[in-house]
Amino acid sequence: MARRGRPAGPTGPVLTRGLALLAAFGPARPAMTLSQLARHTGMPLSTAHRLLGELVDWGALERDDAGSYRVGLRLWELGALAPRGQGLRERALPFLEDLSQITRENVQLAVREGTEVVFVERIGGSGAVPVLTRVGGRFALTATGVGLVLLAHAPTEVQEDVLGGRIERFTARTVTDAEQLRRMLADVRVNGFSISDRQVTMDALSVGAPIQDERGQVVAAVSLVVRHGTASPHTLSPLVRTSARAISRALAAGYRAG
Amino acid sequence: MARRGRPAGPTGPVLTRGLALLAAFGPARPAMTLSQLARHTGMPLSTAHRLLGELVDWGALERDDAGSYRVGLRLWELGALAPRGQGLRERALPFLEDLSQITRENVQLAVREGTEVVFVERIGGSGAVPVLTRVGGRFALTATGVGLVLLAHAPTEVQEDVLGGRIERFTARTVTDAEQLRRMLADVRVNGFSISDRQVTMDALSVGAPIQDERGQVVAAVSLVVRHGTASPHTLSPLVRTSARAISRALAAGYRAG
DNA sequence: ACCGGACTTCCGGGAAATGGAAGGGTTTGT
DNA sequence: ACAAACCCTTCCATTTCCCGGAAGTCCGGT
Repeated sequence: MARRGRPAGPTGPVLTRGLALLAAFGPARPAMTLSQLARHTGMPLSTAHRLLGELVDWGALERDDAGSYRVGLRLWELGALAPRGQGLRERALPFLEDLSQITRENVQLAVREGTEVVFVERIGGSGAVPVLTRVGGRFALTATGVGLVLLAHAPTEVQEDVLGGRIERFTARTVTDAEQLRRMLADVRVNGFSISDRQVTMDALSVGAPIQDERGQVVAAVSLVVRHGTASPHTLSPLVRTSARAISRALAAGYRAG
Repeated sequence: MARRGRPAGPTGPVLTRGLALLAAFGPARPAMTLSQLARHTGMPLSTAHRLLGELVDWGALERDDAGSYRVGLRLWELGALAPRGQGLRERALPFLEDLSQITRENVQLAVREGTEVVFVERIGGSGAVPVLTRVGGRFALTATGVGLVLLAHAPTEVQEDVLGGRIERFTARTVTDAEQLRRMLADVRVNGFSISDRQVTMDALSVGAPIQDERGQVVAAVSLVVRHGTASPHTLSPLVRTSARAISRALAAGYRAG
């Protein structure tokens, strides 16, 4: 006998399931087929198919020649309106380019989202140390220069959450002891800059500084990433701090203007 | 007697209604309150409230201090995965910067979405002519340098759709005659570049050239925007064309590599 | 020709979405 | 000081619209 109709059982809010399909995309998986998406979200093929159809009609997703789903231009347009994404990026870019041209090193701009760092911009590239990060990518708060700055100025609740949980190790020098990290964060608050010495890769060192909004809240962080042994953190920190302050001022001016 | 419950009447797919809320955002309205969103989408306050709650929980939207809704970082992260958005942008950026530094003029990068141009990048700024466009913004295909290039290489169906419809006028020199535009598009295909002479504003002129993917399909366009009278289109076109070709090659190389 | 895999369409039952009403908070005007 | 106007949030009885198994289609491989 042909079983038809919904076979009972809670499914969850509809919009949330649609968003779950979008959430399946990431730097590691920028393009996926129907079956891959259904597998990742755990929904039946026909359900995924119908929801994906709606997302494509709207322009959130596009299908390439092979039939795979990719993120659509419409979603990029929306993303460009995010104040902490493109907005921050555009205001800070001239200053980041200055810093990159003066030092000839990698410059990174990042914000905190929950208990992770999200990289908003990364320039410098060619001659400098290769870095693991990617624009739009995420990383642990505990290891990078930008991460330490953002963690040091995060709400206590977030700090406890991060320090209380498992702290990921990347190299032999990654600090994974909660007490030692607590002391480092205190230093960051006192000094106004952070140092991550070979905590992410053994050949790189980064120095970060906080960017504040017009009310003094830390909303982002800049960092310089250099090859280990090239320069001392203490010659880099004034440059990074100066740049961070210039960006802070530009943000405040922007708020007043528009 | 207290009327309770859904009062009947077709409403439309749920996911679509959620997306309609996102669609209300745009360059002109980057932040909106609950009531504004409800008004724009035509849905009841309580419905908008519930759907917005889901979108905020997921991270698509964020609420600022005033309680207004803004586009969230999560959506920006997703947008960064769009091949025709951030992907194109990042590959092309070095070449655009070269072109901008050599000419000291505005450089624009754009793609076609339906019957409009979407600007993906715009650099040069300081000393150059102020331009109306914005990264992530849209414009008519018929007036700008990039638009003429993209229209000239669009499917016949799209061309007929645009030329058959109402052609928007921006200045006294905007070409709004379909036959004249058809001749201009033929020239663009023959010459390999487009000229928009004071068609958008009376003080600016732009020269555009096509960017092709590895199969020779025109997927984007670059343009130089200069003050009228500063330089002749024919001295600019070799620069723009060379830059466009370099970007085309970089795209093809990128496809082969990753 | 047969098989395995991926994609698309169909449609009846019932879970999940809907939106009027009520309540609380804040600002504006008299 | 009071009221009026506005905005936001929560509640819940009533259906509507979504769900997903099954069947159909279209590949490329053996």
